[in-house]
Amino acid sequence: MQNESKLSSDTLLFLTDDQLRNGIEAMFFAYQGFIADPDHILQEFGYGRAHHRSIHFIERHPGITVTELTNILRVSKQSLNRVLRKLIHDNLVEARIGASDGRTKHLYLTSKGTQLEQRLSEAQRRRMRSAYKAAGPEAVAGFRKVLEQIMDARFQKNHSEMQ
Amino acid sequence: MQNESKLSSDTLLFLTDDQLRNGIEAMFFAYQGFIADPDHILQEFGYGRAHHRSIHFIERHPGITVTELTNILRVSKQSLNRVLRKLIHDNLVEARIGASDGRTKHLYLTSKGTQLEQRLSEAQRRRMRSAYKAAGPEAVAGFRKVLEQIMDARFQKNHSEMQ
DNA sequence: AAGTAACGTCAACAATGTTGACATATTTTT
DNA sequence: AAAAATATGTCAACATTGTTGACGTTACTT
Repeated sequence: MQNESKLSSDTLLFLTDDQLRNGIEAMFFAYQGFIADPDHILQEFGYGRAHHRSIHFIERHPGITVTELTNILRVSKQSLNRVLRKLIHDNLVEARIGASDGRTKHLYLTSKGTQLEQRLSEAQRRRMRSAYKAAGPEAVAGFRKVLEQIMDARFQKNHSEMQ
Repeated sequence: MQNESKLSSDTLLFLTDDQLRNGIEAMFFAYQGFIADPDHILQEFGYGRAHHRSIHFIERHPGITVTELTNILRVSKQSLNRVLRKLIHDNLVEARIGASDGRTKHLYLTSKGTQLEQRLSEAQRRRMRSAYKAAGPEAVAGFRKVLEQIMDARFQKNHSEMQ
């Protein structure tokens, strides 16, 4: 009985408003750290986070169209257009007009774009790798599990198929 | 021997570049979801994320000074000033001049500010609560553990003492 | 008391979000 | 096949939120 009460208390403990608020803050600070390293690199080149996001997802989905990319990033096509224009102008991204649909453009990283992507990704991976190592495999499994739940359902699992 | 190899493989598996990239993407999508609900509420009132962040931390640290808040949010005092000016004008925040140091201003939520904070926090907590429930207590422990590692060291633990 | 530093404000500008108007290509309807 | 409707992407104008520089006020140092 005492055991049961203890168990119930434990399983509910992390659902108090204060614990939830701590989790919210942890998420905020972790995200700050998560973007800090790429931000420094981007500054060197005169790019911002928006450029990083585009570069990241073009690397992950070569040939992705502009509209598909706006659906992933949740920004307007006009906002994305401004970012892509610069990346294309600087020869980090190549846009090929769709063969079957002439309205669309398919996006690819150039070798120069791949190079920057590698550098940004490596910085971000280094921090994640170090965090994972310090926290241990079980913590990482839990981390991923909770992240999957926090994101909107249509992005859960199979990130490669999201749209 | 085989066991050892298996173990080694398991503990290293989550450190492959591809696994790390998946973690990075999960973090990105989770953060998207994390801010989605408050964003909708804020829009109703004509506020943005910057206002939410200020309101959140003023609630957590009543009497916090402007400079302290810039250190938490990692933005310039000028940027924060613009946001605070509106919150003060709209009577969500009260700024009291420091008793011992007349240069500083100490920030407090008004009842109107507390009301909005509650609404924003409740929306965000609802999502976290639901994610925590679905993932389970052990996953939550791991989640928090990894988040602590990702954030910059000076924000780790004791979020109430950060500066 | 004088000089230096810290805190906060105002102005100007940059990055990135929004919506509206539009040209072009595709698809649907007739 | 022609006309209408829809989808894609671009340009322009504007809002939010980041930056730096200049400055007034208050506090601290010497």
